[in-house]
Amino acid sequence: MPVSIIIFEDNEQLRQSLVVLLKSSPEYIVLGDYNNCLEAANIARRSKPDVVIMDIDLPEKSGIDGTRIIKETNPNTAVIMYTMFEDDKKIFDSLCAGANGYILKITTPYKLFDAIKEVTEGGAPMSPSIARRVLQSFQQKNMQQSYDLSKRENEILHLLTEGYSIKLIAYELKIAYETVRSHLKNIYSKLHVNCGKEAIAKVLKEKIL
Amino acid sequence: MPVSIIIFEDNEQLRQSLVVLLKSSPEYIVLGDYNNCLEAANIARRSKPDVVIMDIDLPEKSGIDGTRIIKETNPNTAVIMYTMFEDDKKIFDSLCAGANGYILKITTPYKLFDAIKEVTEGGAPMSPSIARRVLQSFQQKNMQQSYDLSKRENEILHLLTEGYSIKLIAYELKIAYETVRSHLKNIYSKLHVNCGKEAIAKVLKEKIL
DNA sequence: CGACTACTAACCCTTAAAGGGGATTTTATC
DNA sequence: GATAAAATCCCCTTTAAGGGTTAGTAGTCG
Repeated sequence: MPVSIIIFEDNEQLRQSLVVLLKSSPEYIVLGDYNNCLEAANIARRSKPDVVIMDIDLPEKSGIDGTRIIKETNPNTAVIMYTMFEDDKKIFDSLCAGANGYILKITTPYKLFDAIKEVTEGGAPMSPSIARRVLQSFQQKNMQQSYDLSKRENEILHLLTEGYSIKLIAYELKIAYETVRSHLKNIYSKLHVNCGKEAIAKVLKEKIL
Repeated sequence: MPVSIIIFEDNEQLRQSLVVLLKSSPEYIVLGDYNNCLEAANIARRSKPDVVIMDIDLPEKSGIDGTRIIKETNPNTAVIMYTMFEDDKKIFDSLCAGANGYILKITTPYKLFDAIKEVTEGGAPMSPSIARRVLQSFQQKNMQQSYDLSKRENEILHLLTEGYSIKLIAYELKIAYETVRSHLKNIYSKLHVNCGKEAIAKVLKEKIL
């Protein structure tokens, strides 16, 4: 059964080259090609493509917004970002929007064919430099040190992020309630926050990504 | 220039098969093979391999610990996890420990060869089902649904995780303080938590992983 | 030794948040 | 048009938390 594909790409030549290339193989059926994704919702609803190839830098509405719309309308459609950009924000916004793959245009179009194959098998095709960046986002957990917290402060902050109340922290560490409060005051001051909720939010947000 | 490789795998037959396979190609040099990673630090320091193939379920010290040690000792060594496990915790612990790839043993050993090639090019080879899970960790629209929060409740919970106080949330949404409190009561009840700090901790922890 | 930091602890006062009620209005949905 | 769900608002009471301040002890370092 051939793979049905829709292309969103505002560069006319590139888009038509892709269409011709894909049509030359019986494995693919191109259901449509567009130079913007203003109608992405309707297109996805009507065509239900297996795969969408999506440029990011589109006029009016970005390919990232388009991706979000398509995945909301039709979660089973796999979206492959196909773009020149490799800055972190575009990568992570795309993936958060639900993209299933991220291929750079500097690679040959044949890599795009591999990506289509991989994505239909449930994979997540990514250009090597993109995949490396994605992995790196799992590996940054060095923030505690940069705020120069003492051992005890780290301990208390950790319990705080587990949802412990001050009273519970005191009990857990076998120190007085007021001592915990003293530490918390110092922690808040070092983290430049004003309360425990902000501290928790800051720590958990910076730990991962 | 051939790729130098070290293997950690406690299944004798599998390990020796891999050694034989890799030695049959001039592209690879096997610097060593071990059935545990107790000496991982020394091995990495002495051999400085380009690539390590790492099983997870090793006796004494897990392959995840081994990966952490190797990456600390020798960050330029690429570590490929080669394992039967595909549960989320092992995947994410491995990646956080610094693994550069994650290949399932159910795939043929030839996929492992592709992975070695890809990882030496700076990529992040992953079996399709693993790559899909990694992507999912960026997406997380399951929380909102699974706890069945209303639109307003989601909005308020989001502001709460930004560190906003109840008063600020009320001001931001142009509704009364008591209204925000009503929503928060419902949110706490739905999330099975007792206060805002726990709610923030729960939301931010579950969003990623 | 004195200066410094981390850890500990306590005090007062104020504000924020939670827990428990109840009530009204809006908005979908059938 | 009835019903249910969501959103809105208000009361009172208790508890948790934050801000400010002070202070003793232990260990480190020049």
